[in-house]
Amino acid sequence: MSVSIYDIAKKANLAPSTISRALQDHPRIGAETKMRVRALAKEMGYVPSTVAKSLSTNQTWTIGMVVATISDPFMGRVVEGVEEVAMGAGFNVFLSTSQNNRQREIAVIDVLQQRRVDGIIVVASHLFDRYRRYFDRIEVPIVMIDEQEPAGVIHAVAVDDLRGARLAVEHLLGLGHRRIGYVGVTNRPKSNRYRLRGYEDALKAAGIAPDPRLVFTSNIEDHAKRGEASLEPLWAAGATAVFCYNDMTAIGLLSACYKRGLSVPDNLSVIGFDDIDTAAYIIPPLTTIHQPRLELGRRAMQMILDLLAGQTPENQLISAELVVRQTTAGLLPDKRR
Amino acid sequence: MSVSIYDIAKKANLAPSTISRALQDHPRIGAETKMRVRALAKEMGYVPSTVAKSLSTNQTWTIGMVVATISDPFMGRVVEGVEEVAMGAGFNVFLSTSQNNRQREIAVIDVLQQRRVDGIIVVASHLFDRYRRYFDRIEVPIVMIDEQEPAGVIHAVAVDDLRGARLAVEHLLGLGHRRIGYVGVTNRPKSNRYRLRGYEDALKAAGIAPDPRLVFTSNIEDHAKRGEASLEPLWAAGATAVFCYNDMTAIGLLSACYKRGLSVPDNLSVIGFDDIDTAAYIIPPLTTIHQPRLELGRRAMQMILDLLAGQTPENQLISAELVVRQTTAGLLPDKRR
DNA sequence: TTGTACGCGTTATCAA
DNA sequence: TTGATAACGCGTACAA
Repeated sequence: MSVSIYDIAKKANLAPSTISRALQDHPRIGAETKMRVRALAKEMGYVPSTVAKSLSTNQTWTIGMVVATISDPFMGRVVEGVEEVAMGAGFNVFLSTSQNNRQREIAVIDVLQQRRVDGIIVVASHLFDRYRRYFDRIEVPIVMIDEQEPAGVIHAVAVDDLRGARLAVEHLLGLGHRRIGYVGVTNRPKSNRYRLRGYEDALKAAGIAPDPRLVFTSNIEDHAKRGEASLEPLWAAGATAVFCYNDMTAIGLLSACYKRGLSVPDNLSVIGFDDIDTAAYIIPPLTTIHQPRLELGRRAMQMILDLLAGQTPENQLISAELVVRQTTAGLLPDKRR
Repeated sequence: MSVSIYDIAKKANLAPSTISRALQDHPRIGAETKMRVRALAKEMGYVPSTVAKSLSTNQTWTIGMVVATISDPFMGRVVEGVEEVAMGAGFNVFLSTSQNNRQREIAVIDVLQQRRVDGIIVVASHLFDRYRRYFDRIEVPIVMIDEQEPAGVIHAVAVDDLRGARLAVEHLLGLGHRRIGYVGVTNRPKSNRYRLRGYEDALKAAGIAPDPRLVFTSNIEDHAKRGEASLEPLWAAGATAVFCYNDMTAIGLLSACYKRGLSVPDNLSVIGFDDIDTAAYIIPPLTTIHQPRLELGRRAMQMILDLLAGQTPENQLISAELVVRQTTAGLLPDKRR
């Protein structure tokens, strides 16, 4: 075992509680003993046990974060934002993955409760829709990222997918496109629904009836592969522009265009969603909808902190922004084929 | 507070220790009481406290992982690999970032010790070189990822940077290139040194004297930006091919070529390192050195498990592989300019 | 200012 | 098979 305050107490001929006080910034302690104890502690290689502290104070200074997968370029910065303010506040974060699996998400959240985390942050939960009651029973503060319609005890910070999608499609519309495709995803039902709706809303507002043949949805897990697979059907359906669920999907689509000898944006305009780090470096640079990912993470953690402080923070819906780069251009009808 | 085994004991008219046994798969417990207690526990909404268990057993079923930054596309899969086998073995992982800062890495490792993690995994440590003794004092098992020359009590799993770099440069050499550039990085001193050495070794083996003007190193943090910045000096130095520290750097370089109207690979061959997910989708698809990132994480965590089981696992040096795609091609002297 | 004693929720060692 | 009781390492109310 490692050295405890008891060991120090013995060596210093003091009571354990005195050691405890000396090590904290407790007011009721002599300046001299404080010094002496601290020196002794360092000398003995004392490392305070957060575990014991947690048991006695009923606080773990720990939060749990559950994401579908970490290797999604979208997640990296979100996690980073969380970690940044968590560490700043003296918290550590348990990172776990749900792999887009409901049972696993439940299991993971269960484990976090056993670990007595002080708060939980869930990104793109697969549970919220169907198991709303499940969350009501959980006692620790929960903040969801990507939940646009929180209800009950759930707190959330999200980017406005609906408006973001509208922005994207309106941009395409403004360029003169009328046959605009959408590449969706099934394993992110929530945000996919909103982005699809935003796409449809924008079309309708422009007096265009949505054409089902222009919507490509598949259960291919890999975003890029799905993007690749979408080219043929969409192109066959006469699309002149495509709005993709996210940047990786767009990148896959771009790659398919390249292989097929189609020029972007001359033959086809492509717009993504997320604005991942590589988006600006893709060739040609990707036009996309920017999500403040770092900020998303920061605010979620800040919300946990507020909740812990007894406040009742308001849910936040951050707006996304259009970033025009070079994969979208005006419609040139003659360039098709 | 939540319900404890004491609460259950009271309600069941049993001793707390009996409850404890009933909840575990303890042999010395009646089948009937076991059932009864478990049912009661579920009914009362009992959630076992890992904190208390940890204090009593001196095991936290927790490991700490420290990385420079999570938003590096290289890290994602490594973390995923760790998390995967950790979860499989009933462990949770604390993820923390060092931001390429020595002091912070020390602070982070310190906190992990206070939390009594059962093991620590450090990716690309900035400490190992100078503070070797620091690690000798740490009692929990430590496994380093990316440490090619582990020493002392340090265990490690790494990809062979030296050979990987040689592979890359030999590929370029085989294509007929003689003036090959290298884009390095300062904030990853370790692997950068190995890759640079591999680059030089390959050149020397081919009878080419390394030319300092062909080595571009800068302290620009952002990999892609650094790649972009490298084009002018390298091109001016007459490079016909460039080996980049990693894929993001290569992507930045590609982007700069595109903006400048240079064609890859016709005017310049480019090769990266890592084989990140987007590498295959970049235009043109990036030739690179493949690192088995998921495997790196898995093996590191497995090593921790072995260490915990009292075994003495051997350090592992995994070999990297060349993946030829379309950013490298034979030298065509006339195409320069 | 310092010491005593107890609680936090478990596991583990003895007895019964 | 079950029950009492001591640990685990720390914070803290209360007493000295």
